[in-house]
Amino acid sequence: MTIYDIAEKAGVSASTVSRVVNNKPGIKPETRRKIEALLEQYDYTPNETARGLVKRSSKMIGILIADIRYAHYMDIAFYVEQELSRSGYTCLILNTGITEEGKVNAIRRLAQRQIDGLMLVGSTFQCEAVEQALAQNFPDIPIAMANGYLPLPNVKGVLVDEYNGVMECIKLMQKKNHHKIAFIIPNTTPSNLQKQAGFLQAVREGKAPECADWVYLAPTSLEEGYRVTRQILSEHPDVEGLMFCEDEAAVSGIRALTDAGIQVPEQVQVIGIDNTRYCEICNPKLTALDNMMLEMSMETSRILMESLNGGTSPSKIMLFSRIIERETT
Amino acid sequence: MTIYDIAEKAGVSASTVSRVVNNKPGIKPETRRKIEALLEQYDYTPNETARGLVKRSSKMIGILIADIRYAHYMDIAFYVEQELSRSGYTCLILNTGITEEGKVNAIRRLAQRQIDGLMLVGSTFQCEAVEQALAQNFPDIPIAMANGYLPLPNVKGVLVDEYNGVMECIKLMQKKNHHKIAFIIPNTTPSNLQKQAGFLQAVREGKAPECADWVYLAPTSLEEGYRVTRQILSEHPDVEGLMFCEDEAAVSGIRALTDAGIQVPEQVQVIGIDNTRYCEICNPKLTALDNMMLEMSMETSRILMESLNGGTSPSKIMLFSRIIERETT
DNA sequence: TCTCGTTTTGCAATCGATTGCTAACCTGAT
DNA sequence: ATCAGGTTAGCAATCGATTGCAAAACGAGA
Repeated sequence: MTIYDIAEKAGVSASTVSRVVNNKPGIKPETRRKIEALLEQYDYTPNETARGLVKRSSKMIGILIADIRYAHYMDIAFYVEQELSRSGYTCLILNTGITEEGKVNAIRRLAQRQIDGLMLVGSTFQCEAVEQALAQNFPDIPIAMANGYLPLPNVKGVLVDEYNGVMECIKLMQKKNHHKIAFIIPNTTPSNLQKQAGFLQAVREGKAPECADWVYLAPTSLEEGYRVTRQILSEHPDVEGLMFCEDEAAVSGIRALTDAGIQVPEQVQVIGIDNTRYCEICNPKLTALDNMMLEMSMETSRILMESLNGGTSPSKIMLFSRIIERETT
Repeated sequence: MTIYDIAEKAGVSASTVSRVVNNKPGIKPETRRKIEALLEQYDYTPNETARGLVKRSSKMIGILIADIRYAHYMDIAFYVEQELSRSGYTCLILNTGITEEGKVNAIRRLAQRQIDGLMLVGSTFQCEAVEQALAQNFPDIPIAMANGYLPLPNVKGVLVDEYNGVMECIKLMQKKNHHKIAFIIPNTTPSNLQKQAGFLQAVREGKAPECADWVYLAPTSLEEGYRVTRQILSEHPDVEGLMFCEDEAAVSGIRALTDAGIQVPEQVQVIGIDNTRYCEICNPKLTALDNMMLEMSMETSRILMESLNGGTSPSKIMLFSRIIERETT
């Protein structure tokens, strides 16, 4: 059912039908009613492809996520999709992987599709290569970044103050007289480097500044969390606290500790970051730094919507994280 | 950069450029090289919207999921997106919610977008309303269902034999002399009703047929899992096994049991379904029925791809689940 | 009844590609 | 030099909408 079919049945031209469909003025009420009846009767829905061609907009939003399986990102994807679809947008979700190549490729693929807006989820997008690719392929459309920022005129970013967040976590452990703390980072995204800086600052100001060297790398996974915890235990049997940059490794870190007969939190405290559902599932329940993913989702989709509607908002929004104390501290 | 811009710079017509872009024959090698150089130089990428209009295909696949946050579905979404994007397809992922209205709406929204194929994830799509909406809006394009099936000529489905899977689970507990078993179902999707049938069958054949009445409803969530477990304990203090239809509730069921001072698995065994990562995180680790989500994802995207390429495959594929024994049985 | 000003409507171009058909161009053979 | 035959390239229509501009229809006042 095209606009022409309807036009023919109504005995008018396609332009008239188009105007009715789009609720434009200047149509005789009677004609409008007649066409509306036909539209209803034949269950007409406009072809968004054709419409997109002339309007140079597609009512589609691209969402780039390194890996949607990471529980944390998934919530953002879900929320954003809900929010945007309410305004008639459809979401193109692409998993880019973590390589720069993957990310740039995804951007190029989206460039073919007249998207109206773009959302980047995760700080891994905060890099030179992505910045260039965006400047080249999307100089005009609104772009919103969740947990990241790039200095381009059309980019807005929502960030969490993880530096201070992690610092507070370390201080929490120190307050309970645990000073020998190891820091476990899954990778060196800008966001994680911020966290590390917070850790270093707190530890240097504390009573066991030698811990500044206790930085370990363990990719996000249960296996790695277990492995790195055992490694830390063997290298520093006197460790009193583990600060993980995400929950998944933290959760199996707890398991590694209890398996080794170590009391949590009496002997070793554990804190994760993200405050995912894993925290409530493990035993003892994991204390975690909540980095405000829900708020971030809301803010990010809000500023994206705002930009899409031509509104203005600050190009950088900072949220503050908070510690959710459970049973591991 | 459009095909016309390139044509002008090359001093040829747009048709010629189009033929080069699409690698069609009948172009003088010299001309082809010249145009290819220009294409490269100006970083031309075809406008998929325009292309979609004339080709009546968009290289887009719709993916309908009730709620992507459910860990289980997320893996499917991830895998399918990966697989399809490799063949140049872009995925439109919509969260439909669980209401029929939401599902039908999502279908109508996709109908505006010339999608080339459709994937439905989850057995909730196996219902009258969806069947009708599909028949009306997508009578032609290939449709693949993960964990579901509808008797339409263009629909293929991949299913898991959950009936026998659950039956085996119950038998596993019975073998260890636990006969008084409660069954917890999050909702009454076709898939869950299958599971329930398996439970009833096993229990009626067993030594405590009165358990056929021990069927409880608890939506997927940690809170509900905890709540329903306490309820079961109070109504049937002699319970010896809990069979959950998914892992999330199961995991907090374990917690409720240990909180109540009950030994798992010595006094009460627990089994979940889905075999998500939660199983490895809780303590003790959860025994679960693996319903082959990865295989299902692979099969579903495989049959969708096959249909897209005009190939044929059986319209119904059955997979067999298997039990992953851990520490709760 | 005629004119003028407003409403309504339609024509035709446009968005960026694809493609059947035709026209122009070569090449070599006569 | 001419012509048949195959190559190569361009014209123009098409996909399904939108929209500026002009034309038609209408209504009211003279």
